[in-house]
Amino acid sequence: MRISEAAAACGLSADTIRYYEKSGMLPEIRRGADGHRRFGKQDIDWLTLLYWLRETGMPMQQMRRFTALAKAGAATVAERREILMDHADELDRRRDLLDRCAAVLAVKIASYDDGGTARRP
Amino acid sequence: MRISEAAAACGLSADTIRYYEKSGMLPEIRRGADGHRRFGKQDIDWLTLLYWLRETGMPMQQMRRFTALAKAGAATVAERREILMDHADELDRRRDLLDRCAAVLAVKIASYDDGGTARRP
DNA sequence: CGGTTGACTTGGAGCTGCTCCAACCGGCTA
DNA sequence: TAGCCGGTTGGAGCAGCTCCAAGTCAACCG
Repeated sequence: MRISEAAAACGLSADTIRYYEKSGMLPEIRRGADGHRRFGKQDIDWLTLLYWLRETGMPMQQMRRFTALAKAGAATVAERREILMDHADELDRRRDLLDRCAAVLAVKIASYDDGGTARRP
Repeated sequence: MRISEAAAACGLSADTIRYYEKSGMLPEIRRGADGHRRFGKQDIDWLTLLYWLRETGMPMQQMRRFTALAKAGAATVAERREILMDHADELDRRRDLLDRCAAVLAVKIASYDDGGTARRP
C-alpha cells in the first residue's frame, strides 16, 4: 500500500503519517525500490489505533512511549495495557466535560429563548 | 476583581485571559487607576462561558464571532443562539467519537488480556 | 525614608501537533 | 521527448496557548 492509500484507510492524512514516522510514532515502514513507503496490514492497524488515540486527545509523548513499548516486544504488554486503560479513564473524564458543557449551553440557550420576558441581572 | 482572582473563578489562566482579551474575545475590561484589569461579575460569567466553549473545542474564530455579536447588542441574540446550538451538536459528535474510541480500546485491551492464548494474526 | 516583596503590566519567544508548500525524482503514457 | 502522477525531503506557517524578562506601582518593614 502507498501512503495515500494508507491515509485513506486509517483516517490520518499522508502529511500526518510522515510526521508521525519522523516523530517516532510508527514501527519501521518498509520502502519499495523507488524509495516510497509501503504499508502492510499491521501498519494500517497501527495507524488506525493512533488515529483514534489522537482523535480523542492522547498527547504525542504518550503515543511515542506506546510505540516504543510495542517495538520492545511482548514483555511490555502490561505497560501498554495500562496506557490504554489510562486513556479509557481519560475518555470518561472528557465525556463528563462534554455533558457539563452541554448543560451550560442548555441554560444559556434557554436564557436566549425566554424572549426577554425574564429579568436578567 | 484582579486577574488572578478572575482566573481562579473562571478556570482559565491569567495568561489565557490576557491572550483572549488581545484576541478580541472579551468585552471591554475596565482598568483601575494603577492600570490593572478589574473584572466584574458579568466579565466572570463571560470568561466562564468561554472556558466551557474552549474546553470542549470551540475554535477561537467562532468565539471571536460570538463576542462580536454580543458586543453588537440584543439584536444578535438569534445568531448567538445558533452558534451555541451548533456547538451543542458538535458536542454530540464528540461524545460519539469518545464512545467509538472506547470500543476500540476495549477490543485492544481484551486482546492484551487474553494472555496470549488467542492466535493473533 | 529607603528597600524589599508581590501582584500586576507589556512584548515576545517557545511549544505542540499538525498542515501546506517548494523543489525534486522516477515511472508511465502518448 | 514531454508531460503527468505519485511520491520524496526540508522547512515555513498556523492555532492556541504558555512562559519569561523587564518594568511599574502599592504596600509594608525597619
